[in-house]
Formats: sequence, C-alpha cells, structure tokens
Amino acid sequence: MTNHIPISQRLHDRLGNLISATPPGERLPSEPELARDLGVSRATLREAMRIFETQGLIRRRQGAGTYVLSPSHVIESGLEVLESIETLAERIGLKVAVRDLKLENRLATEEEANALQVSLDTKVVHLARVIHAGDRAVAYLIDIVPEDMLDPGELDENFSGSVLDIFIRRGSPALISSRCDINAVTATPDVARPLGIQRGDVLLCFEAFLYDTAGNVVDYSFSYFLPGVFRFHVVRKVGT
Amino acid sequence: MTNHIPISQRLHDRLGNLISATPPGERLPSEPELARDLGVSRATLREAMRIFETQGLIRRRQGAGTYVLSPSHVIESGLEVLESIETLAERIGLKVAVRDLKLENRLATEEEANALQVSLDTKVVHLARVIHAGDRAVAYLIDIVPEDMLDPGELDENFSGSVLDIFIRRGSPALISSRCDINAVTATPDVARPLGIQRGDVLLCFEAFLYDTAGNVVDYSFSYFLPGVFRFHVVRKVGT
DNA sequence: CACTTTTTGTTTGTCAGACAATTGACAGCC
DNA sequence: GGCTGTCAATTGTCTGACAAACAAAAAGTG
Repeated sequence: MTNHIPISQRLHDRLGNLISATPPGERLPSEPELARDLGVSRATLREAMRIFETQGLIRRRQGAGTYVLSPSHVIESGLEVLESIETLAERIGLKVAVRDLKLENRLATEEEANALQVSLDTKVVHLARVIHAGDRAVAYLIDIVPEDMLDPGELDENFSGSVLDIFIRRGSPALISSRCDINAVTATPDVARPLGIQRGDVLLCFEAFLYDTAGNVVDYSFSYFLPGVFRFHVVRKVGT
Repeated sequence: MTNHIPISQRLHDRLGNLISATPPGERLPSEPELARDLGVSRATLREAMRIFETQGLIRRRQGAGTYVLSPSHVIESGLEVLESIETLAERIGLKVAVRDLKLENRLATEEEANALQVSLDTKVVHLARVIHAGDRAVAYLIDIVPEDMLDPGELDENFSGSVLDIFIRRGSPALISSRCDINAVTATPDVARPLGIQRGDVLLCFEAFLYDTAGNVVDYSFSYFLPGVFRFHVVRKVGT
C-alpha cells in the first residue's frame, strides 16, 4: 500500500499554493526553473499551468513570462468548485451547527424520480436540516438520494449533515460535477417554518443535480439561503 | 500580413468542434492518432485537452482513453461564460426589447468609485434600461462605466443596450473575466417602478465587476431579474 | 462448463532535450 | 530625444521515448 498520489495532483496543489502566495501582478519563475524546483518535467508543469490559466488565475505570455492575475479573479469561495456548506463555513472560519435533522425513507415522488432518473417505485432517502450560524437559522437544506446510495449507519454519529461530504470521504460514487440552477424565491410555509421566517420572505434557492462519472444523478437537492449571510459569486470568462 | 492565428487557438477550436460532435459517453481517438490528424504534437494536444478537462467536458483515464461526458454537464447557457442578456436572449431564440434607456453623465458616488477603483472626482456614465420579453418587463439593468471608456456616439443608434457587446465588438478594452456576486433581494422603489412590480417583490440580483487584462474594473453593473423567466445555472466541479 | 488468473496490446501519464517565436531591455546611431 | 538593431530570457511547439494503468483476450483451474 503505497498510498499513491498522482504526480499531477500533488503538482496541482503545490502550484496552486505558489500562485496564491504570489502577489498579483508578479511574475512566476520561468518554466524550466519551476519544473526543476518542483521536480517535474516542463511538459507536465505546463499542463498544470494550463489548468490555472483556464481558470483565469495566471496569464502566460510568450517571451515575457507568466504573471499572476488580480486576486479579484480568484475563485476562492466561488461556485465553480463544489463543496458542502459545512466545508465552506469551516474554510471561511464561520461556526455553523446542524439542527432539526429530519430523515425519511419513502418512495420517490414523480418530480424526484424524474430528477434522479429512476423509476417511480424507487425508494429514496429524504434528508432535511437547518443550518445555524450564531443563533440565527441561515439555510435550509434538502437532499433526496436513492436509498441504495446511503447506508443507514453513515447517517448516525459523525454525520456532519452533508451527503456530499459522505460521498467524498468514502470515494464512492465517483463524483464529477453538479449542475446548480439559481433562483430567487419567496419562502413557502414548508421552508419558512424551519427557518423561523415569515411566509413570503425572500430566499436564494439552489436546485442542484449531483452527477457521478457514469452520468447518473446521485443526489438531488434544494438549498435555501437567507440573503446576506453567505456571499456566492461566480467568475465568468469572456468568450473568445 | 499573414493574419497569424496561434496554433493553440486553432487547435482549441477544432478540438472543441470534435468534442461537441462526439456523442456523450463515446471515446475520442487516442492521443497519438488525434495529434497526427490535427497536425500537432502530442504535448500541445494534451495541453488543449487539459482545457476541456478543466471545463468538465471530457474525462481522461490512463489506460482507458478519453471520453466525452454527458451533455448535462455542458455549460450551455451556464454562467461560466460571460455574455450580454441581449446575446443570451438571441441565442435561445427569445425576442427581447430594450426600453426606457436612461443615460446620465455624473461624478462617481463613493460606492461606485470604490467598485471601479477610481478616484471620487472621476466622471462616469450611468446607464439604466429595462428588458422586455413579450409584453412583460423581465429585467432591469444598470451599468456604471468610467466616462473615458465610452464614446457618446457609441450609444446612439445600433446600440443594443449592452456595454459588454460594445467592448467585445471593438476589441477594446481587452477583457478577461467578470466577477458576479449572486443574491436574492426585495425590490426597492427605484427598481420596482421601472419593472412595474410591487415594492418588496422578490428579484434575483447580479452585482458584477468586469475586468480587463490589466486588472482594471471597466464596468460595474447591477442586474435584476424577475424569477422564472431566465434560467441561470452553474456547473460546479467536485474538488480533488 | 464456470470461474479465476495471467498475459498482452492499447492508452494515457511523464520525462528529457531541442529549436522556434516573441518579448523587453540595452547599446548605438542619427 | 527618438529610432533601430542586437541579444538574452521566456514561452510555444516538436520529437521520441518509457512507465503506469486499464481492458479484453488467453490460459489455467476447479
């Protein structure tokens, strides 16, 4: 058991650290120098740099060098990278608590079966909980997951409240990406009650489909956020 | 004048065409074969493929090959690529009209000067307009641009209503990306009146900073959308 | 026959070294 | 000063090679 971490991944991490540690506008070391320092070939290094260039973090100019762009472009806490609310909160140093966790095993509704691409007689786990920051409820999260995706034991103790974190921790199913529809909604009674707000209050709503590598939807979720607590942003690249 | 298009850009276009022409789940030709067909080296090809892999369009697996992912993951009308509302509407075949265009030249407010990273005595153009689809007002857009970025003549006829489209059409300033903060808000009287809605109605709000290659903010904008007309989504990649 | 193990060819991952194209700075000239 | 050519530094691209991982066929085993 060599616990083999691919070179490209280690390289991606270290290069990311280097870039974020470099002041905006500064030039990175030259490619031959960097490759030598990081112990990889120039071709491998260039592929890793291409990732950050695609994300708009650096800019390479033939003859001039590679420059770190302004930090305003950094995706940092942007929506491009999928992470659970719990992970996000921890990363920005916000203390959150999960309350009113409600679990329900039942048959999928028509809407849920359609979203999960399963038949109507499929059993699903319906998981709802409220996220508190300080003494305020700030988010209401609902996950619908096919029953065979979750062991009941996984939802007992040590459960952070995030289905996504469970999947990531155990490495199965192999996740790729999530499609997240963004909307502004008024709170329905279902949502207003657990959040302790008035029916009709405004909420930011994410409707998300989590895909594994085979293209299956392994999690269908709704996330309702009180405006102003979390700041979500996305970096939009200008099309060529 | 050879109109020299860099190999990497031509390659990016052709590879993108190939990927979009390949059914999801299908395998692409092997790298040596593709490189030969496209007339580039494998190293160059791999850098181009890394772009599409970063964007979640393909997946490369050592020993197995490179596969085109499901179309559900495609950014399609996602937020990853910046385009004007007018361009977006045209692309999806929606007929929209610009009404109540209001232009104002004045000094920047403190908030605007801060957002645009200019001094308080800078003159800015304040541009507001309402987007109609059918007979309904569906969006209210505000741009604040430093005065020296826009010629008055550019805002006369043939003006689609989009500052972004002006910048893109004339190729100056050289744009990179936009940072877009996402929020749900209740309509203030300022916004409710032009949209013809009640004060307190719910709106989806984008606050965006448009950056050029030098890192300057060249456009500061607010976009208010009636929920349900436009569907915005974002593809979130699972972090490693 | 059914099942497991081994082999083998294919494919991506990584490497080393080389040359071309572009940039930016500097010296020299008018 | 302003222009021009030179030159070193840097990224862009190419070639060829080997390693690692996968998938399917082949061989072994009960």
